[in-house]
Amino acid sequence: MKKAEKRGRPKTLEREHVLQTALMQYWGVSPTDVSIGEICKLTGASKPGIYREFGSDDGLKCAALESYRSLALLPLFDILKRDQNFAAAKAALVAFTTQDREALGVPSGCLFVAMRAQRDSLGSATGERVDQLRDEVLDAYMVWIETAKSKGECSAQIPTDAAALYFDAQNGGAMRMQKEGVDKATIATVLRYAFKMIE
Amino acid sequence: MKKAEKRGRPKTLEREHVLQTALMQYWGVSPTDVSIGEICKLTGASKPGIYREFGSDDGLKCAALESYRSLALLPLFDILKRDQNFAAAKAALVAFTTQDREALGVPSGCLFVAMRAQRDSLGSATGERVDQLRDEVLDAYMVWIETAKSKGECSAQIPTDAAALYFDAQNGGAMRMQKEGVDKATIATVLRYAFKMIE
DNA sequence: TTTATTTCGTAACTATGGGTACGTAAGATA
DNA sequence: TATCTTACGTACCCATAGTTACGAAATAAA
Repeated sequence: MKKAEKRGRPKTLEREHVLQTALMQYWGVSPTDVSIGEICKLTGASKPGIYREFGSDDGLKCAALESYRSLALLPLFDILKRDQNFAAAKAALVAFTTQDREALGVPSGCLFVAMRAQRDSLGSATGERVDQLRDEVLDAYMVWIETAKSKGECSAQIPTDAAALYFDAQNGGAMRMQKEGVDKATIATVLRYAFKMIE
Repeated sequence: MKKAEKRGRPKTLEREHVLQTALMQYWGVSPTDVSIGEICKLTGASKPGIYREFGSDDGLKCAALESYRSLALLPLFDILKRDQNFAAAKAALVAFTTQDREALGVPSGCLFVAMRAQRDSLGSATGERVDQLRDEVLDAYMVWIETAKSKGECSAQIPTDAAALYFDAQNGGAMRMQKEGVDKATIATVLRYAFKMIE
């Protein structure tokens, strides 16, 4: 399974470990308040090692964001694409958003929401990826809503783009509440009322 | 009108000018990405001058937040306290939130929302003031909603605290959209749908 | 065993930012 | 004029953060 042994000194830097640590720190603390040095302390990696692997601070943040996409955004897309009625999908969204983070061993809040809030303080690569992901998320909502409209499960009154922004905003609001310490049950209540609107 | 002339060298630091400049920078750029040095360059004030006047970075941010409260939060409270029916108040909220910022010569987005998003990167004084203002805002919404409920203009179904969080979240979402460049009309549409929910 | 190759990590460099020591200027009072 | 008081601003301190120069170490090929 291992790659054919190459010449030169073997690599010892644990890329996955560094990446996961960075992700959790950016997520749990803030993407702009965690330094490379901090990641080094936490992982035992050396600074040049991290630079060799990720190129720059921007590169590491970008890689972490990519991990976050797989971990937290793909499951969201999955809910939206699943073949189920509008109400069921909305319930699934509420359940997904209000999962017990502590039990899952994952920080509260949302790294993507945090990065969007600090978009201008990020490096160019990360910043542009954030923009792409924003489009991807809004597109996913739009496809979902269009489908619901065509099935007659959702009023065609509201413009699809506005509805997508609306759902995105509710999710962002929920993530902020979570960070501010509002309890799960209350967040779920708010979300259920919010989602009841469009039907 | 002037104070009796005091002993010592007269003060030349223009407190209001510095404060307004700081406010606009924190608001338009980001409260954590504007340095004291930057404020100095923009105002011509010296660093020690600013420290003498505001005590610290935290002190200046806190003072700027206080200005922001007068400028942007009091008008919000005013809408909520005004003697008008629920629907009219909601319309006023939409109008207030989607004002033409450019025409008003004021940055887009909301300093208070930005500070809440970066709560942990702020100094202790500013951080605590942010918490207080959050409570103040939620209280204002709650009083407003309770009043509407008692007049029968709003369903008593939804818990008042959840409804307050809901309105606060809608406002936050609108501010974020504004920062991300969503056009006024679309934001207004989203808000109107969001506010239609509770009635 | 020597050489070529690749990675390692210490110890720097540079820039920035919060904060201040201190000598000086400017006015009131004596 | 001499003195007291208050504010001024240059030049600095110190910590942190992103980034890299460079010599040593480890392995495969010659």
